[in-house]
Amino acid sequence: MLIGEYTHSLDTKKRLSLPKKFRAELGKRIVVTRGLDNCLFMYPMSAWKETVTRLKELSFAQADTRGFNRFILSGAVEIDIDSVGRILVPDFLKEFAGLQEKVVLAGVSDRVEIWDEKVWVGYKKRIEKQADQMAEKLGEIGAL
Amino acid sequence: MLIGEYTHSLDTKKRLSLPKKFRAELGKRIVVTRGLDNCLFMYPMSAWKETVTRLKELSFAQADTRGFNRFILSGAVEIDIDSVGRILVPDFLKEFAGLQEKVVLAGVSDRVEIWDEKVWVGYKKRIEKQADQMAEKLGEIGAL
DNA sequence: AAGGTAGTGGGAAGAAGTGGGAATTGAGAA
DNA sequence: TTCTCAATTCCCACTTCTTCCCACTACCTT
Repeated sequence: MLIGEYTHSLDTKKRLSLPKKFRAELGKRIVVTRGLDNCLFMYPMSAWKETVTRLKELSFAQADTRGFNRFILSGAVEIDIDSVGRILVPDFLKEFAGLQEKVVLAGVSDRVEIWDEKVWVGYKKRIEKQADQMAEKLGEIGAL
Repeated sequence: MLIGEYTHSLDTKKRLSLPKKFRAELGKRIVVTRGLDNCLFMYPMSAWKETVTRLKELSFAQADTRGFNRFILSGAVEIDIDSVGRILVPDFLKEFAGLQEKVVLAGVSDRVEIWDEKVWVGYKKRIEKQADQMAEKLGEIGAL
């Protein structure tokens, strides 16, 4: 179970340390891809393979499916974790997520999300404002 | 699994380096053909044969299918990879895809797509704007 | 306080990508 | 046929980026 939030730094060589707590579950080799809301998704190989299997079931003739496949697949990279637990973030992913020096790694159950710190802080603020209202709603439906 | 995005340059002799990460899977000899959305498709020989098989299975009688087959098959060329991992792009394919100096190679599972960089950037922008619909699709296939 | 560990940084060797010249091939003209 | 010119192929060399390795610092634990 990947949970918790860690702030690490992306060095000048585009290397990013993974939190020790994530390493066991992620394994020796991971997949990073474009995510939603301007962040990156990081999967253990096993979770990634399941995603690809499902993608292949989609038709290749339809334009929106082609775009979808391109978005996910061309945006994905298999990355080895180095001897001290770091990955190398490819340029196009770094750019996509707008990563600066400070980067947030957030565990979200079966994947880890990679955010630029400033983007993350802004996003969290927006979410937290909605949290109270959300809690009320959840309370109303008896979920809490 | 061919995935990831790489920007290389097409030199004055129309030579194009293939990313190191693709070479093992592509083998010594590949097939390049006209693709969809103004790019070229590049297949390892094995994947190409499968693609041809699938095309043959499409209804033979329909005029639009015949046209599609001609489009794909007549534009196909077998190309050897040279000693340093480059291919030679034939004029008619270069022209078809509007390739300038900067070229993007995008892995999409079983094939590599070859795009002119500017066209790719434009296409990607359009696709990324549709991220919300993407999210729904991701949900449908259980990727999220 | 000392030892260990996680995260960070940098130097050096090697590899990948790129460019250009030389050799070879092929077509066309004399 | 033979010569010439152009185009393709092969090979070598340069440059930049990546990768590997080692070292440092800060923090946590004992």
